[in-house]
Parts: sequence; structure tokens; C-alpha cells
Amino acid sequence: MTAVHTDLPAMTLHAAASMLKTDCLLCPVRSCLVHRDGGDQAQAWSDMLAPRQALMPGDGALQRAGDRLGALYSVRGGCAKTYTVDSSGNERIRGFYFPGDLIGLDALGGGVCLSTAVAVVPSQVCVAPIADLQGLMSRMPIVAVRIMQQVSRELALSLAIAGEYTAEQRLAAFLLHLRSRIGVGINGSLRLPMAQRDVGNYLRLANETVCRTLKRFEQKDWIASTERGLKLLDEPALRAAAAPVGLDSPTLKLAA
Amino acid sequence: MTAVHTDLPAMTLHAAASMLKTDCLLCPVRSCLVHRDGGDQAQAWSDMLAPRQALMPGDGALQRAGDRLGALYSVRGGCAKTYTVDSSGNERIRGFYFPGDLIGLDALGGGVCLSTAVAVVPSQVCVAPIADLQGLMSRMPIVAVRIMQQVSRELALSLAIAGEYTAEQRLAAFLLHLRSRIGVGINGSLRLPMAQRDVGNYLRLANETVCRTLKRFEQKDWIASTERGLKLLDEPALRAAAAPVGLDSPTLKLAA
DNA sequence: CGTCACTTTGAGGCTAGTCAACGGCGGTGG
DNA sequence: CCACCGCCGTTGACTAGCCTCAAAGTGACG
Repeated sequence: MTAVHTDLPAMTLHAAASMLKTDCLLCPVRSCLVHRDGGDQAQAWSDMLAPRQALMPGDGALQRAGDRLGALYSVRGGCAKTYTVDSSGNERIRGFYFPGDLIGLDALGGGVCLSTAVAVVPSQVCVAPIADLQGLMSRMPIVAVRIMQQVSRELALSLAIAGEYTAEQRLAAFLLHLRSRIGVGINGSLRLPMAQRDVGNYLRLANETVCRTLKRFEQKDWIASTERGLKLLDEPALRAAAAPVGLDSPTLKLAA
Repeated sequence: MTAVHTDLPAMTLHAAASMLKTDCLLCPVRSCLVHRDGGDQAQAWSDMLAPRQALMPGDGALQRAGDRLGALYSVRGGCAKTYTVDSSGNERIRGFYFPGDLIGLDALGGGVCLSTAVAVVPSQVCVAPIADLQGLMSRMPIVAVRIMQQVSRELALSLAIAGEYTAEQRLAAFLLHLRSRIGVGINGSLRLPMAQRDVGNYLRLANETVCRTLKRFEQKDWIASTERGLKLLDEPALRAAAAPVGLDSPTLKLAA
């Protein structure tokens, strides 16, 4: 709607506006599907991917629940979320997506988008048309394996978050996942790109509960809230609070 | 532990004991991965699959959390469940698996099993060694697509179950999913293979809550409990109670 | 007939949701 | 420049749904 102030350099936005072809070989997103191997797939991806696309909060949706799945989107920068709308018109956040993540994987099974995807902060995505993707998967099976691993990881995360009982458990697990996923900033602080209410919505908690639980964590010196975001002071304690199998196993080796 | 009375014919058990090679072309499980197409993949699968394996409740686990992923298991008959154990030693059920389902998909991402799998009732599974599977996926990309669709579907289910708020919503959604997944018996009754406490564990509800909620459904004439299992009398009402995006979209077409 | 596992039923407590009000912040417009 | 407004985070009081604990009932099996 209104002009949004952005963290991204103006040049980047201009590049998106002029629809430059993305060169995957130069992409800084190291966690992207393409970069998992030596990068020998990068050229094929570059050829396939549509120009990267800028996406602002308040803009239209990348995909809408019920749409036929037309493309997967690879997040290049920023943060996106997917949500569904229940019969009462309430939004229910299904997932957050950070650079390197693919949006639309849950639709591969049915071919129909199950959720609506929008930007949380000014973001960029690369567009991978599903038709091209299937061709590529046929020609280069390793691509299929990589995508499958991402779906599998998303499944594991979903199962883990769903497996948590209490507000403390879910929130602790969420913070740990976020830390392992997006890392920490310059002074070790973790910046939450999404609003607290969005966190609550995602974890099925009222935003008041999120606030109170965070305060409780702070009183226990597990975290400290800083200028921008918060800092994890006692990860072992958080990990213990999240109890069941850890969400993040960054040290796990990839299969084959 | 003790000898378990089984619903399966003795011949079937004997076949498993003698490690007969499964012939996928003759397999009665129509929802199996192999049968989705015309069946031209069936022979390759037959060549790949290890002998099918009988699995009893109380037997050892098919896979254990923390194990390196050695194989996927395709359920041929019966019902299996996967669970994790939290720091207090409590079991937390992650999923139920019926004929046609693949066990182990959430481990494809990390290569390490995230859960332990055991039988709920006397069951049979086909063993698909992961090494053979990757080779087959390379030679036959359609296999990769099929597996991906199953992962994607499992992800969608997990997201849907996690998205339900109240006991009524979760239980209604679960019953509907079960109905669409395993269908109904001879007189339209739905037989729950797992214990009520397992249902509660899976849905993160106390078994008392499951019991009371079922009773409430019965009082509203949404269901009727029969000799063996229960009957869904008012599916629209259940569907409305489950409110948010439906779990089951049996009419969705497969992509490509 | 006794054991065991599971279900059912009841009473009470706690977690988290709801409702309401306030404060801080940024953007808008006079 | 400053008052206004809306969004978000914070805090408190109250409520409700679900968990816990306890005990009795039921069916399968030895």
C-alpha cells in the first residue's frame, strides 16, 4: 500500500525491478539448494529460474491457498510466511521461510497450494516454475534428492514443533530453531524479523503468552532482550526446556 | 513378548518367516507407491525390495531414533506408529502409518532416524534399502517424484493436525483423516487399531480428554460407538468442528 | 477366577486464552 | 513542529479448557 522503508540497498530493488536474470553462481545464499554440492547444478538452475522478484509486506501474495501450484519460490533475502485462513477468517501461520528455504513444498503432493505466502519484511525470492522443475528433476536426479531432503527437513521441523506441549517448550524450541536457522547478528543478538503476534500465531499461543513467557525466560537469565532483538544466554537450559528431540541438529550429515 | 493372536492368516506369517520375495505386481495394497502408475515401476521395486517382514506389537523396533537411516519401510498390512522419547522418558507419538504409507521419510533430510517405529497391531512391511532407493531414484526419476509427493502429503497432514486448537477440533480432524485414510469396515464402522491413549498421545491430549470428547460427539449424534470401533454419523458436522483447512482432500489431482 | 491393560467417571488445580487498559513508537497530517 | 492515530508490546484480572490424580468398571487372556 504505502511506501515502505526498506533495509535492502536501493540497487538491489532496482535490479529486481528491471528483472535481471539471477546468476546462481554469484548468489550469496550459501544454504540455497544449488550450493549444497560443488555448484555444478548452479548453471542449470540459473537457466531455469525466472528473474528474482522483490516482495514487500503488504504486497499481494506469492501464492494463495487453493491455487494450482505453479512454481516453487526460493527465498533469496528477507523473510516470508505462509498461512491459511480458517472458517472464522482468522489467519493461521504455517511456517516462516528464510534465505535458502523453498516455499511451496507442501503442495507437491496434491499439486494445489495449501497456504498463502506473503513477505514479512522486504524480501526477494527466486521463482522456479514447477514445469521446468520437473524436467530438471528428470534430467538431474540429484535435484530431486535435494528437494526431497528439504521437504523432509520441513516435515521434521513441523513434527518437532507440533510435538511440544507447553508455551515454554514451544517457544524455547522456536528460539533455538531460529538461532540455528538464521544465526546471530553482530553482537550475538538474535533479531526476530516477524512480529510477536506472528510468533504466537505460529506456535498456537496468544501474543500475551509469548510476551509473558519471554519475560520468564529473561528472569531466569536464559535470554536477554537487547536493543534490536534478543540474545540467547543459556542455550543448554533452553534446550532442556524444549525437552523432546532437538529441533536442530546442525551437525547431522547429509545422506549420500 | 508373549504370543500374540493375529488377524492375519497363518500362511501370510509363514511367508514372512520364510522370507519370500515380495512380488509387487501381485500386491493387494493399491495405495502403495508402486501402484500409482500403470505399474511399470513395480518390477523395479520388486527387484529392490527386501523380503517383506512381519512385525508384532511388543517386538523390537523397525528403526530407532538416532539410528542412521538404513531403509524406508512400506506398510503392507496392519498399522505402525513412530514415536520419540523425551527427557522424562515419556513416549510421544509422531505418526501412524497404514498400508501404502512409507516410514522414515522425515529422516531423508538428515540421514538419521528421528523417531522409533513399532507395530500397533500385527503388521507387515516391505523393506526398501536406502542405498538401492537412491540408485533407483536416479534411474527412474518418477520414483523420486512419487516419494516426494508422499513426504509432501505427510507434511501437509502434520501441519493440519498441528494447526488445530481444541480437543474437539483435533479429534474431529483425526477421525476424518482416519476415515479417508483407512476407510470403513463392513457395516460402515471405523475400527481404530490403536489404543485411545495412543490417539491422545498423538494429538497431545490426555486419554481422559479423548474419552470425554468422544462421548460428547456421541451425545451430539455425530458418531456412534459400535461393537468394534465407531461409526461417523454426521461427517459434515465433524468437518465443521474441525474448522480450519481440511486434512483430507481425497479429490485432489496429482501434479503431472 | 485372577491379572492386566484399557476405558470410564469424578474432583480439583493449573496453564494459557480472553478481555481490557496503558505505554512506546513511527507515520501522518494539520 | 506537534497533536493525532494505529500498531505493537506490556501488564493485570478473570475465565475456561485441559491435565492430573484417583478410583471403579470392562474385556481379554491365562
